[in-house]
Amino acid sequence: MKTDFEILNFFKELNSNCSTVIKRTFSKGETITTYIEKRAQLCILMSGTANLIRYDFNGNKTIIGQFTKDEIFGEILYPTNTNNELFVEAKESCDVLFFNYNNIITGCTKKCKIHQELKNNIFTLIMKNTIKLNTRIELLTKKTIRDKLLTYFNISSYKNFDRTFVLPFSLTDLADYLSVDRSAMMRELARLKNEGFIKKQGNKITLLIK
Amino acid sequence: MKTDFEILNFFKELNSNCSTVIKRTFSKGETITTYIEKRAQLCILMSGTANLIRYDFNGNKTIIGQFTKDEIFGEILYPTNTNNELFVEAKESCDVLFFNYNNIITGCTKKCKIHQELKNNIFTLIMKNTIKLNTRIELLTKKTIRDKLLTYFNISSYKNFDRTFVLPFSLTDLADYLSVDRSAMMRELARLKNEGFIKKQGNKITLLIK
DNA sequence: AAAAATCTGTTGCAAAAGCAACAAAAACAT
DNA sequence: ATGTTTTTGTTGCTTTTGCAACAGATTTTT
Repeated sequence: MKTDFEILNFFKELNSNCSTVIKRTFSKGETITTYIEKRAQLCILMSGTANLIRYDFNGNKTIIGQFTKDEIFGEILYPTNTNNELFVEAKESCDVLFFNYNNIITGCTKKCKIHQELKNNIFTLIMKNTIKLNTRIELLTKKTIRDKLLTYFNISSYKNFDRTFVLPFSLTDLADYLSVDRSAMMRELARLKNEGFIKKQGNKITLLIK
Repeated sequence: MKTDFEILNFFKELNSNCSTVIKRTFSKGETITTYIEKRAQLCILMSGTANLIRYDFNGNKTIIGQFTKDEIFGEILYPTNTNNELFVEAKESCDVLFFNYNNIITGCTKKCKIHQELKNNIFTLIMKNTIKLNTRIELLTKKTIRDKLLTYFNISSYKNFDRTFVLPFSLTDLADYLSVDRSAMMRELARLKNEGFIKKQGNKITLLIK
């Protein structure tokens, strides 16, 4: 499978006379897209970070997903069966590519040479996204906050080849990601620290157990 | 996007002299595949149902995913960062197609005509799988069992075009799917019934509220 | 440099969920 | 048809979690 680096480079150099792509830049707080209309949209985040946000009928805002560089998202990957309104909001300045799924499958009208590669790369990004979703499900299915945290820390240390790692986002974001109450999570973190499972200085965590 | 029916027919007729596919049948209880070795495997379930099962270090068995007809699975879609042993086990008799991801991306050596269509169909199945995973995440991120159940019921009734629907699996399986304690879920179901939110006769549920 | 907004950390209390154990019903197998 | 296994349904008790509220630290904005 291609590396993120190779794929990102492909998209950077993607010639815009290939009819299937639009490039846009968004500044912090702007809405990149919504999942309301159904137009088979696929988006690739070239730089920056963005949140997938749900406003429920009470107007409560919930962060239900986070996207970073190289990641793919868009309403075509999302179920239509909820009546919630979903928005993707730039958390910081973002460069985004927009595609249409049908154009990708059928091939663009100009039959540009790179179209085949485009398809393969999007394929690969969607597979990576699947792995990301399965990882999150693995965490969400753990029954206790402690288990969620320890599993998350294990995965992080595995990825980082080091028992010590820095969280890629704030503790508030981590609570959203694990779908637990932030204060309850902080309490559990304090316990893990007291009981000698972890060391913690700000967002830098060290796992002290296997 | 193609319908499940069209895709299933394509795979049924997939000529086996296309080098990329192997077909096998499994009877109830047999292990279809494991996610231990890394050989870029992708599997399509042609008939039957199967469970994705984890045995943790204590030997506890947990059902972490369920697959039915037309669905795609396989270790290539799953993160490598956990040291758990994962198995896909036939819950009933199953017909399964096995592919290799790299063969699909690069094209088979015989350059058979249907290879392009094969790729598109697998692409589509993976997208459907993404939607399925996002649906489950939506449920798992709900904070209470009541919220999980009501959201699940809403989605089911939406899909079924009817406030009344039959669960596609047992209540025990539903508890696994929502990752909650079965007895706690039963308690909550009883409350929802008493409070007039639902009607329930065995696995047949009717939503009585919006 | 000051003001505003966000994030971190802590705690008491109430609500929710997990666990364990058991009996009855239903499904499956011999 | 009979015995076995799985599923459903219920309940008491304990643990975990969410909620609310607050203070201090840090970051961002003006």
